[in-house]
Amino acid sequence: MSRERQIDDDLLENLPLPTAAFFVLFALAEGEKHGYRIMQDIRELSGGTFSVGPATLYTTIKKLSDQGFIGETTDSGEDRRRIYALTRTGKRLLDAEFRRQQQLLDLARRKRILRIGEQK
Amino acid sequence: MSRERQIDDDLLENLPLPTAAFFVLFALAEGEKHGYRIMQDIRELSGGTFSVGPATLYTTIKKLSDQGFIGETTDSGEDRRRIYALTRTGKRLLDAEFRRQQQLLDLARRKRILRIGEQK
DNA sequence: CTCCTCTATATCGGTTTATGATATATCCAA
DNA sequence: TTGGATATATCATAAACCGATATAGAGGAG
Repeated sequence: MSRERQIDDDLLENLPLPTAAFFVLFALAEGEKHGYRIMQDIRELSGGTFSVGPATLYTTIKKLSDQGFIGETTDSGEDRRRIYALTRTGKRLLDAEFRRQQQLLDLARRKRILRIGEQK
Repeated sequence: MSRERQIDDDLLENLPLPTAAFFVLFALAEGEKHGYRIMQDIRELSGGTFSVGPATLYTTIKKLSDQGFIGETTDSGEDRRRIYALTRTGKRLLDAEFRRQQQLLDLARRKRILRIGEQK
């Protein structure tokens, strides 16, 4: 349990996630995907209000991959596509980011700054 | 109402907010404050996990001020402090950002990606 | 067959955002 | 009187973001 704590503390240093990184992890949380698909799904996830272009996408993928938060599936093989998936740590990171965001929203409600969604 | 819509559409282009801008607006939503106080309160709001230094703070304040999302209170007078407050538009912007975040969290729950806080 | 669009990955050049360090000055308490 | 907290500000640099462009395969329209 203190080991779990330690890992979470390490993750905490990566929060708040950069927007692009957050969305890439979010998209991959639905299942493994290739880059172009991630790009499309981010547009959909955000309701069309947000999108990443190839420059942001592939540099973000590179970084997340180097950090060990996502990994390329080994079975890619013949295809020109490169399939990515969340690692265990990547899942935890995304979860920590979600919790961080929710805590802030809850705080905003307690402070009466945000007045929507107060139904217990 | 279509006028309200239009204004919201303008605000939408500013989302997602940069992290520092989000926290400055959040801090000011509690009431008018001077820069240094905003800095302290951001640390507190984030539970100590996030903080902005003077460089980020004052450049962010400058930008938000130029954009008309915050304003300097005219009555500052003698003091060396410069007091800032949210403008009407600034309030709306923060609210739009909160709603954007909450919608994503709700979506994550519907997709069973996020499994906390599901109590209706 | 050729052209166009979509898929798919990648990088270049430049802007925006973030940050540690430093500077300046006031205030107060040890 | 010195040292820490308050308070604002900028410099130089790094991280994040993004439009444009490049390359290439795949599929359909004319």
